[in-house]
Amino acid sequence: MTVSITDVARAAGVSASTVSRALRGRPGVSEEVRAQIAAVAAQLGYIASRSASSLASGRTYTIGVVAPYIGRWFFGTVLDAAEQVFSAAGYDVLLYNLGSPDARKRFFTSLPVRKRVDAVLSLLIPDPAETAALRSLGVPLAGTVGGARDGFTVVGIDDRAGAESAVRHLVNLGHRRIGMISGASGPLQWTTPIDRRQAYLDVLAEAGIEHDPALEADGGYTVEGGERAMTALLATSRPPTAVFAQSDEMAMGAMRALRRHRLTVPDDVSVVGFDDHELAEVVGLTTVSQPVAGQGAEAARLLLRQLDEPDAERPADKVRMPIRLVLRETTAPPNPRGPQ
Amino acid sequence: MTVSITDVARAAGVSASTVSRALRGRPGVSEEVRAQIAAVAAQLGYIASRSASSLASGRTYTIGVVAPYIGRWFFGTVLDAAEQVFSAAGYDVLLYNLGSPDARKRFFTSLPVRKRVDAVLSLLIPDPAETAALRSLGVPLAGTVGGARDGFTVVGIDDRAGAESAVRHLVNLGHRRIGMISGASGPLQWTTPIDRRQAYLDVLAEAGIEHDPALEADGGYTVEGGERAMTALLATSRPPTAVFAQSDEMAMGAMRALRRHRLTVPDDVSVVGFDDHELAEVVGLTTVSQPVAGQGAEAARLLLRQLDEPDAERPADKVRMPIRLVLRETTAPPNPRGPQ
DNA sequence: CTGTTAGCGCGTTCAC
DNA sequence: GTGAACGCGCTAACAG
Repeated sequence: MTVSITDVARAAGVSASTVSRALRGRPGVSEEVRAQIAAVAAQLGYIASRSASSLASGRTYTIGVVAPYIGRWFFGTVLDAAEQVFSAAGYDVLLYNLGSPDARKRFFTSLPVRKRVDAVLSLLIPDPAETAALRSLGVPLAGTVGGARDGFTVVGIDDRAGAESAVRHLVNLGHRRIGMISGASGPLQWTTPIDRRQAYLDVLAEAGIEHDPALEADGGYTVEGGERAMTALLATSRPPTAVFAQSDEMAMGAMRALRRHRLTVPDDVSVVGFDDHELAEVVGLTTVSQPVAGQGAEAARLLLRQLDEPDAERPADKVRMPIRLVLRETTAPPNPRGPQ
Repeated sequence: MTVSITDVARAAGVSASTVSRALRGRPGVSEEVRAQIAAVAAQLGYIASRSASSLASGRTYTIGVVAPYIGRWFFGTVLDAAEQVFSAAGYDVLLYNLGSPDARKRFFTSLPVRKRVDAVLSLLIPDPAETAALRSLGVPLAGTVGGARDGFTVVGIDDRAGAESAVRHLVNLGHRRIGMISGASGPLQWTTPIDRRQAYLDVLAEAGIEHDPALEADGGYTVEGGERAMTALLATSRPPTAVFAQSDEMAMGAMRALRRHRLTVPDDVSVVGFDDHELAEVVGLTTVSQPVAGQGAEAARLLLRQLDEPDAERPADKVRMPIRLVLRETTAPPNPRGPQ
């Protein structure tokens, strides 16, 4: 039924080893035999079985991609870009969607990628224990989003600089009561929310603004979370006149909450996001732009390079992509009549 | 270095086949031996090689998922849901992102999933030739989005009914010049845009409104495309007072174009979308809601069922999920002073 | 219940 | 330049 290498060998009147050599472009086969074998193989519709070939050679031509929340714009976009790079290079992608703690645990305990992939790309840098598990696979590792990790090539941005530019923008407009919507309580342990928060604290301090813990709320990196967080901030005794949301999705949730409270953006409250979501321009959101697809593609390329040149020195542990503040319509000086 | 089944067998003082049986929960192993083997395997950190196991058994415990544009909200969400179902059932997912014609061609000519997957889920029903290629794999097939295909279990919605409810809503509000932004020119051949367009034509006819081809524009299912399409519609001699966009992303693009033209939604122009994108509520978009994650999960479940009960009759060729019109703030009666 | 014997389909030595 | 033999790690069929 399914045609194997011996079928091709028989049909071409050669041995299986010659077919193997010919089809993979290895030396030691005369050009005419090679051409003839290629023709026969094409005609028979022969395709080498990956299982058999990786069992024999140890190479799988498959990359394991570990991603949290593929459905979110950010990770979906990173994944899309990375997959394109991999498949263009002839690699297949084994996808592991590790959003829930359950799925995460299942993955890291059974490690289904073992002996199945040539390398692993993690779209969110895993915690130390998980990192160790991945390292035990003995394959090249790369990642996006998060701090540096031993054994990992990570592509990211300068989160502190990005967040600083956002908060500083609000300070420069004259805001003094600046709230922050963060994603601190996520199930995952990563440095991004920490770095962005530190930048927020630093800029406030540098501007001589006293930090008010009541002005911080958790939005869990979702639209709904952002909405809840903003609602909570508005319920405080002295609501902020401006808000820095650690992601555009949370910023959009905040905008929804504000609208529901009949507050106008930016007249009553200014909002800055982070990411430059594809719909940020639609809602006129001022935000910190970062190359999202670019990070996925770059991480994929760096991983492939390690595969191609195993002896070459590992790329720098941490590659930084450029960011920039994009001014749109959700930020303005504070309203002299006050937020209410 | 890497521990194999014989290592476990030796350490446990049994044969390799017993280890295999024990670890996979097959009958014919005493409970105490099974427990002892499990302990030894765990202690050694043994995990069966998928390549070897699928080579020997023919089963791969892997599902091939073919998706266009993973980065888009719709497909990302469908993929996310499907992956969760698969991985919860112990299956891995091989992802093929077939957005570009190039990637598509590469995939369907070399068919890298051959001998590598137990089943295939296509998030967008492929064209007839591609369908035939998939059928040649000889594995169960399922899909979302698109018309019925022989050999395919497809989960979808009633596109005509959905589009009809959207356009009829505009008609009922009193609109007579109703534009449509479609996604006709995509590289893919699928029935969705055709069905939605037909519904648009039907409702116009039923309302006694003459169809004006100048009121149709292509938005390619993207935000930018929607913006361009709306801009084109506004440039016509008699612009529409309402627009039906075949996707929320195009609707949001249209809203951006309107805002740039200093036109107000819905006072100057009403807009209806399709999908109920996660951000539709943020921008107050009236739209046709469909269970996006639900379709992915359902298609995945139907596929798994075929795998579990190969002899059972195939599920209905076409499963229809419910839809409903969600009224928000982008639609209103036409402005008596006219659109300009 | 358990061990032995054969492959699964291919890549990789070796010989020639 | 080409073929024969072996092994990758595992599962399945057959003995016992």
